[in-house]
Amino acid sequence: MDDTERSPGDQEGLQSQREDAAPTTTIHDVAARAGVSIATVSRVLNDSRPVRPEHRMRVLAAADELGYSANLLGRALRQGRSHSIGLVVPDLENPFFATLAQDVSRAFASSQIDVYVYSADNDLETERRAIASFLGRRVDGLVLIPCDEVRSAPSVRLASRAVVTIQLDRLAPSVRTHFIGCDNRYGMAQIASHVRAVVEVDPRPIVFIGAHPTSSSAHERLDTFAKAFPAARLVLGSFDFSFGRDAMSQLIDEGLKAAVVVTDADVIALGVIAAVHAHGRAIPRDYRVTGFDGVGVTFLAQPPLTTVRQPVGQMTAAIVDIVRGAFDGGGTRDYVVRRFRPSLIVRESSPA
Amino acid sequence: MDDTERSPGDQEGLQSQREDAAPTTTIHDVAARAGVSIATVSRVLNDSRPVRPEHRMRVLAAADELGYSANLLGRALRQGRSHSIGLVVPDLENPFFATLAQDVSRAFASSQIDVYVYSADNDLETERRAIASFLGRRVDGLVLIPCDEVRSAPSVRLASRAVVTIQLDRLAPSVRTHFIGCDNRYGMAQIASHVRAVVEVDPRPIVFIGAHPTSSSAHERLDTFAKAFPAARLVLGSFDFSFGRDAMSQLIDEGLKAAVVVTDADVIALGVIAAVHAHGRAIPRDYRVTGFDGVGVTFLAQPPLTTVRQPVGQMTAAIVDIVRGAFDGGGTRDYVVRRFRPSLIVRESSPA
DNA sequence: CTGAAAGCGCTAACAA
DNA sequence: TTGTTAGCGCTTTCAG
Repeated sequence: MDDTERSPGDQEGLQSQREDAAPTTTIHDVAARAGVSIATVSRVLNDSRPVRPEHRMRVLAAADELGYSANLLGRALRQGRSHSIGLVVPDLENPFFATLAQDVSRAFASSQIDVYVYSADNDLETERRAIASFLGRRVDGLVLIPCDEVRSAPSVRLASRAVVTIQLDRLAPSVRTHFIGCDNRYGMAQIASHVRAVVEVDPRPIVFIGAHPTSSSAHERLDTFAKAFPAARLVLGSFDFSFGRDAMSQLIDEGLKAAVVVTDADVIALGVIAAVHAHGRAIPRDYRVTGFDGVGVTFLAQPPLTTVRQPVGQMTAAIVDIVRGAFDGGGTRDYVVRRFRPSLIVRESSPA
Repeated sequence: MDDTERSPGDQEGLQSQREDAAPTTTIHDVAARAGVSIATVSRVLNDSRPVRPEHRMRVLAAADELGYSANLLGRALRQGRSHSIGLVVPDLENPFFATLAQDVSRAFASSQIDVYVYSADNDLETERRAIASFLGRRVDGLVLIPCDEVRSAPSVRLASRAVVTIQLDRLAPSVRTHFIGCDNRYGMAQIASHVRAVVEVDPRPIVFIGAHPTSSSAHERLDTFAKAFPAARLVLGSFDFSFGRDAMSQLIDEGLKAAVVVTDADVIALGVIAAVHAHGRAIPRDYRVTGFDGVGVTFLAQPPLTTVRQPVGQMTAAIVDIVRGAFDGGGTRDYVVRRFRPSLIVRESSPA
């Protein structure tokens, strides 16, 4: 265990006894108390059918007095739907996914649909389990950010056969589902032309620090970059801060004095920036740095990060539309595939 | 809608038709195919009782061929437990909560318990809904980070009466539940002595930029600070980056030339740092800055942030223990209340 | 407008 | 070791 996390002096204590668990009240209790049948109670509570006003009052009163709240398992089992959707993210520590999760949640807040978030912890088996558990609980829809372009496919396919499934941000292309994401090639092309313009007047080596192309987004971004700059050095790792820091640190140690450092995620860029500062070098004087995503943490960078921003608001709105459509329209429909164009934001980490 | 988010050129398209939804297979289908009763199928799948090996094989084969997976709603309804817990966080964009969510998820990954995360979006009504929906779905436990020290109490109480409930990080003190958090007073006292030592040799005004004391953590931190420095200026807002930036920006505009800026969260400190840089001033030369939490984003700060680190690993382990204990021990037990001591980490944003 | 009753899918008691 | 059956809590026909 990490030594810095030890805290021998933590206060510890036990408080009073647990109150006895309240017996769960069911629709039968309410019915009995109101002097009506359980059917009437159900009708009042869902107002699914007209009920004599007097009965309605009595039911409402009884439910209130007993502190009744419906068992959603019973309801879901009967109805075959759960009024909920599942969102499986690779990782909640990545602020881009955290923001996506927050925004998806918020987008559904006004509807009757609960959004549950499950972190796959960047692990295929955990991802499989997350999807299976959501399906087993009969969610009405699934929004997935697949960990791996290829190896997540079986789980995604399983989902797609059972329920409205939307792949978000990342795509396992072998499975037909809805897809909402960003036009990564366009975004990286924007970065590339920025870089090209920049080295024109101020020549320096170009390096790419990004994630291994095992997710579709990393794949597309890397691909576009490599086509634009075939001679550039590529350093590949994972979508997190410490990879960016370590990779950049090593490049500097190896003697890289100046460069344009292109990354494929803001978190990586933030790591790069930290490494540059740790080595006492300056941005953009010695190293120019660009990010990708433009969400949340971008604002934290010092200096402010040149990046490409994904229109998250539009993306989540599109998701709501699809889910709504699946509920209303219901039947056989076409798959929605939308790639929103991100927009280049030039800031001080790599000025024009 | 934010103009920067428009992307008129986004690609849009519809793909092939949805494959017909596979009919959900039940335990009956498996039983029929294997030529046994549904009870035997259940017993094999849960191995809850010995089953003749030959039958076991046939059941497994049938389940596999049919792609059967159990309906967890039926199981949960029958068993009265769902093998899941709910985690309600105020906000997923706050990296501290996101990290907490990630760590809690990871801590339960090795158990049979699924962790579902619900964002309350810093809204009391959404928080109430999150708790009610988890209870309605009969989660076996609830981990809550209450939005508000006082106004979250009714929802927390509701939870505590139905299910093992653990308040995490923030406490609604009027409700008796388990509590896992950090010793905020101790942590802020650490900061205070650091600040005191610092101004001794290098006198400058002390200001506090932190959240309104509506959550217990903000309350305790502010309280401790205010007792230590009764004359210090207090600027109060919310636990987010933009509040920190705006507050600091205004202080600088008002003419604050130098200061020790104490915050009660790293996210706020990051905002403060951004504002300082935006005004062309330097840290720690002009302004010293301290944070609180020491999780995730701390590393992003430039210069590295002096802060107080919460032992998140220990905290999540304690949560697992409580939940496990509640399942095994079951009956009436005392409440666990633990406040882990955070540890001061002195870095360049306010060196010793 | 209302109640009786069926049944969603599952597990567990009970009987064989 | 196995099958039959009751029933978890709910909604929704179907009769009245």
